[in-house]
Amino acid sequence: MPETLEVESQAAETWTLLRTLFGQQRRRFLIAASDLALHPAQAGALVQLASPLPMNELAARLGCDSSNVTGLIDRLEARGLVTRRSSFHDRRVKHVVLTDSGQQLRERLLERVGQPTPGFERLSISEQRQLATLLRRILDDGTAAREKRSS
Amino acid sequence: MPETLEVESQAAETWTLLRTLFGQQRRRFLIAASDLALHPAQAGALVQLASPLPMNELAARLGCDSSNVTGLIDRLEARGLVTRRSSFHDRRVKHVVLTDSGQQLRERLLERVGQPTPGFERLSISEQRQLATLLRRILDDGTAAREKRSS
DNA sequence: TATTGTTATACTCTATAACTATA
DNA sequence: TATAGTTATAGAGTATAACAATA
Repeated sequence: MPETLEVESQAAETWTLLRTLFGQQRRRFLIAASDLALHPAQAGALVQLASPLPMNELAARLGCDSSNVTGLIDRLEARGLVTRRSSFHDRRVKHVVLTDSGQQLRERLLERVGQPTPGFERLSISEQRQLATLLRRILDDGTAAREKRSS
Repeated sequence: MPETLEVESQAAETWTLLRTLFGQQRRRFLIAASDLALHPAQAGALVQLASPLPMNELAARLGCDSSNVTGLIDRLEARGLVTRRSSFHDRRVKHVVLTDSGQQLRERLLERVGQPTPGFERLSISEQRQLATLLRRILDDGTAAREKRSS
């Protein structure tokens, strides 16, 4: 088998396995959100709010238009889960902040989706380390390379 | 550090990396769907329809109620992307089948989300194989173990 | 002028419950 | 009696375009 073909088929196979895991995790997420009376988008917003975020940034992370975030946050605010806080530096910007109640709900959500998927425990510590190393290589945003180029 | 703590923190770290990759892939998916004028749920349905599926099964895979799938498929059908085909064996069951047009759109979608995420190519073939092996251990549904127990 | 967030609009998604047809 | 799919309903998500306030 020519090397380029081998590269492609191995990549395809591995990526399919990852996508299977994605799908499994997505279903876990939807069930957890439903159990906590959250719509998927609301649950997604809660997950992102580890620290306060501008509406802007939240929209980017959720992959949707910022006009949606207005209504999304309106409803979370009506339920007492978040508040809006205007920025001192730029009065156009509003930061979304979790309330205590929102913090608690976020933790309950993360207890479920933040925990490794069932099956993960079959990996030994050294296998988990191996996996982490591989994932970091995929996720590496190339900061070092950019720094090198700009110098 | 006690071993149980070490296991937990290594697992937490590795799982966080996987979740980062999930989030990245989710955003890729949403952008691809939007570019093809598909709502996320419609795109999700198309991805599942590698082969015809009962409405039932589709709802399970999408993690939503089957009443939603009725409307979802109605709209895809109105756009000529799928058809309903009654089952011979059980006349209650309807299979959702892609039309040629639906097949083509599905392929365009998979060209984008079915391809490995940017950064994946940084792994060598042997690293990709390593990753595949680790993922298979996580995903293994324990068929062998069950067969062993039932014997 | 450009950017942040909001509003208005139209359409789609989502869960629940009640319903029909079939098993 | 149970199951597959549909319908009705109410509330939420989504993109687009137009708008106000601020930079």
